Amino acid sequence: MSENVGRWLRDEIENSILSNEFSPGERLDEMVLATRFGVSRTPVREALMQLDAIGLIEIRPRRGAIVIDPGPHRVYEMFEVMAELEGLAGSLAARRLDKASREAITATHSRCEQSAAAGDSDAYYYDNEEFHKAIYAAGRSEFLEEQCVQLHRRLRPYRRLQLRVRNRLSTSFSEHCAIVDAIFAGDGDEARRLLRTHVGIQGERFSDLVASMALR
Amino acid sequence: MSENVGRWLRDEIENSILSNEFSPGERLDEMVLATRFGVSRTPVREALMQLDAIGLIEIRPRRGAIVIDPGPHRVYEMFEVMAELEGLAGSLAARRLDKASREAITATHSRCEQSAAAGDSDAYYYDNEEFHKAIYAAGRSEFLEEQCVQLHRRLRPYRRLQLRVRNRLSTSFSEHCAIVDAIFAGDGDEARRLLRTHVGIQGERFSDLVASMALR
DNA sequence: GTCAATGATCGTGTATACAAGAAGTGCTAT
DNA sequence: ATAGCACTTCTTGTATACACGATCATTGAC
Repeated sequence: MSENVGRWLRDEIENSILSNEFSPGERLDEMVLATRFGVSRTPVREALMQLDAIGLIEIRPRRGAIVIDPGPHRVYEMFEVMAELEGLAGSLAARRLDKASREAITATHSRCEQSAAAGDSDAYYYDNEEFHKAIYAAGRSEFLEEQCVQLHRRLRPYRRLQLRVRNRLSTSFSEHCAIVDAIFAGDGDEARRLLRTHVGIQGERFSDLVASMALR
Repeated sequence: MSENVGRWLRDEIENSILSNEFSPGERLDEMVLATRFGVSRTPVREALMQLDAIGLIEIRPRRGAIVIDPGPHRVYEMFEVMAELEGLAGSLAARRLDKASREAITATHSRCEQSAAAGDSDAYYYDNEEFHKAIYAAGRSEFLEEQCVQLHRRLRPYRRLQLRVRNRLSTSFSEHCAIVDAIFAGDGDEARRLLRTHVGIQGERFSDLVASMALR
């Protein structure tokens, strides 16, 4: 809890939304949140305004804030953009790889290997996130990294669901291997192509997504 | 001025920043803004929180808000991402083109032709924006379109500066022609490639950008 | 003369009060 | 009994008040 209550609340509420504690469509009552966090309405409102600006909630004038429900189609579109950005990050990473980034990628990659081998989808979920973040960082573009991290956050719940589908764990890891090879070989185009297909949703995986979203 | 003062102020201040009325690094005093717009500090603060969330300003606790100065390198990174997103939009547009989008692209494209022929860089600046927006819309991905429009807004001042450089006007328009051809031919990969190089900044154009940014 | 410390002033952060609009409920009339 | 209208209540939107922290200036000491 930083010295800034408004920002703290923003993160707190954002996490609650992304972890599905507040379901899409749910109404966020300012007073309820204020008493729940033991503060007044002012910082709560500031947090809500920020979440509205980011696009996580929608504030309708005089009618309160509701959690936005992206819906399957929009989630698909978000993955499409994510795939493109990750592709760019990968291609930059291949071109600009330095020792530190190489080690970070190697470390997170081997952690993925362990959790994939153990079949621990929750552990893999976390390690996978660190792996992707290592690639964002290796691209050496602060702005791109920020965009990737932000979008990754918003897609987090869906990525999690996806990992539970079929034998996605081992498939995912073998794709990681190819991606690492391409980046370490300095093959930017190949890294871009592999990351795009790794992150993107194509063919039957879209119906998997819709199905897993319906489960909630 | 919608019924919501906070949102109105956000747009107002955002425009002031993007049109360089508030210079990067400048401090935004809440009370000054409040009296200037004839409201109290509350909606001003809400507007500032939102601009902070978007990334246009930075609010340092107890030290006020300052307009963020991206700096040449970060602007370059933003163009890099913009190029990637526009490339995706173009490739989707080529695949999903329908009659209405085709007409919108044709219309904005011919307006660009006129202002380019007239050598009117201000007119071309506006027509160019509409042309690019027509492509975003033709991609039929709401999320991508929003991301493109938002990033385009933030890069607007720099795009404008770029048009003043050398004979960029005619070069830009001839690139537009090739892009339109590729999209209308349904060649997504070519449209993507062309848009990426059209929007991106490579080689000597980076030094042009830095030089034009220093002019301000 | 310069540097540091302390106090004053200004601006931000949070709370609370007040106003205005929207939604829900109850009553009446058909 | 149902539909429409009015009233009440609840929630949001804006203003204002108060407190705490940061910055700046002034004074004193080395």
